[in-house]
Amino acid sequence: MADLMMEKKKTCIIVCGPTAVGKTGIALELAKAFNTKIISADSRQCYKELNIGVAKPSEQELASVPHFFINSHSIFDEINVADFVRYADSAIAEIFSSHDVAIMVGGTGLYIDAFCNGLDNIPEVDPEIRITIRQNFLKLGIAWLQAEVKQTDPEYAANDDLSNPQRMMRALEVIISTGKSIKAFQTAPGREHDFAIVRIALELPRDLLYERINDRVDQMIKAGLIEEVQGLLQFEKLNALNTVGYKELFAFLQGQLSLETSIGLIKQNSRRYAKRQLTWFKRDHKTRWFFPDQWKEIKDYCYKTN
RNA sequence: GGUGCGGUAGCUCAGUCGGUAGAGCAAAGGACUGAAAAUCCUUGUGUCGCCGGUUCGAUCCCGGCUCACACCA
Repeated sequence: MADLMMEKKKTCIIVCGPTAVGKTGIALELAKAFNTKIISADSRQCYKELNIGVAKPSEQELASVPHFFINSHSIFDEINVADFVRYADSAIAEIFSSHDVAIMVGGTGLYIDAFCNGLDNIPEVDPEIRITIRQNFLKLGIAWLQAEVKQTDPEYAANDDLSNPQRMMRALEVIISTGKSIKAFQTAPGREHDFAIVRIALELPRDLLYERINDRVDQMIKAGLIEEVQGLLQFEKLNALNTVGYKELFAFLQGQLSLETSIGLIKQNSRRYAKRQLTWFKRDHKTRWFFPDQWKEIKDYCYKTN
């Protein structure tokens, strides 16, 4: 009994921040400092077929520290937040079976928040329903979706965005599948963990971050991104390939854009992505922000709170 | 040197029959619960090139200057 009471509390250190800010390097340092493993929270690096364009850690880096949710899935799998949470839960249990600290790092805000705070308990939706709704939307357009949502889920229609097809389709599939409005499930019950969570975020002055993003895109092109995308051309329609760096080069390879325009768009879309990430991460007030060159401060903060 | 056409938001341009101006793009801010690198929402003050003239009032009309482009020499 006394031993149990005295047992050191486990800690998950979460490193987030915009793309290209330097998360990978900090996470590797932390993993080495605490002699532990990393769970990636990145909705694209989990796909083994995507490499250069998603800025995966290098082979050497992956070999130096064990990683979860990197190269763990295929673009043919339909990975979503719920899959991530299940995967991360099992990964962290595995890490805590032999370590006191786990590192989670990534730029997918939704995944991180879902892991920390939990998802509402919405029953699984029949894939047939989902496919039918999607096909109808593609055929009949957003007006059909809006009419459908207003009729079947007035509660959603009254409170939520009627311009966002994705969210309307989700609301529709839930009410058709369960008979209840998605609003009825969105109770945000919260989530209890038997470990502590320390959240840190990395930032840089905006112009510097944008410069890094632009430079990294040029490096990706030099490293052979066009060839990588060429090899994936036939899978263009998969959700995993609705990804910055890939969709713009599909357009180039199909003759719709010049290479120069396409690369410019990758840079622009990456910058916009970074801005959305910052908006997301700024929302959590328990997150402590650092510049990526403050390694000493970061380490001290993680040791102190651990 | 001459002629023509221009100079208005970061960029491309519209416009005001004289009452100090607005689109697209860029950009910024925001939302976000099973597609999230996704999807969506909001936001437009700028010596209207410079100097002067006419006018109650000029970004608009007139004169000069200047810059850019085109053509002619």
